[in-house]
Amino acid sequence: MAWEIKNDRPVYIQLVEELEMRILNGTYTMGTKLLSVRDLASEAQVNPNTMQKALSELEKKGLISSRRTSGNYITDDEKLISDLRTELASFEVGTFCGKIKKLGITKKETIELINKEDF
Amino acid sequence: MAWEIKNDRPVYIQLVEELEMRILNGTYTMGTKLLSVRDLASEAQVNPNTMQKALSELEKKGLISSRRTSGNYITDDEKLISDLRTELASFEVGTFCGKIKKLGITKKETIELINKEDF
DNA sequence: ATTATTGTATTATATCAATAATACAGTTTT
DNA sequence: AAAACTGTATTATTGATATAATACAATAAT
Repeated sequence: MAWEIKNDRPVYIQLVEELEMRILNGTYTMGTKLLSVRDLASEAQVNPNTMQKALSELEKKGLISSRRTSGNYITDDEKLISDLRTELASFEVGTFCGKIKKLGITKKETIELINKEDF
Repeated sequence: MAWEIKNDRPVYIQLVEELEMRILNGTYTMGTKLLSVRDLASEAQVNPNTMQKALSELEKKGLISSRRTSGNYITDDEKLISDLRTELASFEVGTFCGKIKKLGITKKETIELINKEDF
């Protein structure tokens, strides 16, 4: 699995975003156990402390729950995941449209550009 | 003019982005003189050194040219502005579509969401 | 029972970013 | 001529982030 960490923003923030994305899009299955902090850190080529910080953030959001000596587990709260996915999508659409609008590009042009994209 | 500086990313980067946006969308007119470093800093409620750093970045991109004792001037290179505007739009579309696709949202859904937006 | 693995906490160091407070030389402005 | 304003440079301090190197108690695995 690709961990594309750049150095333009705090690493732990990027880890939170990537982990959240994987939970919301189903890459990580609901209710299952996550790799250990150390293994995740190794996989992402990041310091364990930094990965730990990211996991703490995810626990605050309720997306994972940690059991001290067993591991971190993905939430099985289907509605939470669904809601957060919708919320994130809305946020991205809003942010994107705000920038595009500010650039003076019309809605029509925007949709044409998106139609050229591959997905 | 609104300067919405958050603390989630380096301030000088956000200043570069805002200034570039204003040049590309015509808020700042080609060939005209900018406010002084100190006045811009005051307007954005930012330290002059931070604003200066942002202006240096803009000069590297060729969007402004500084005349030592007179002030900073917006470029009058129409093609440069037009090209950078197109480039930025493409970048934003690509970034946005990448995230949306990764979230598992279809192109059709995406366009429906955009059509609900106001612009 | 012993060993390995778990999340978690602590301490230290290094770097980047932001701000503050000046300073200076060269125009403009008055 | 004097004063104000220009970009630019310097030095110092503070805070956030990243990494490193351990450590520990509790549990799981052997």
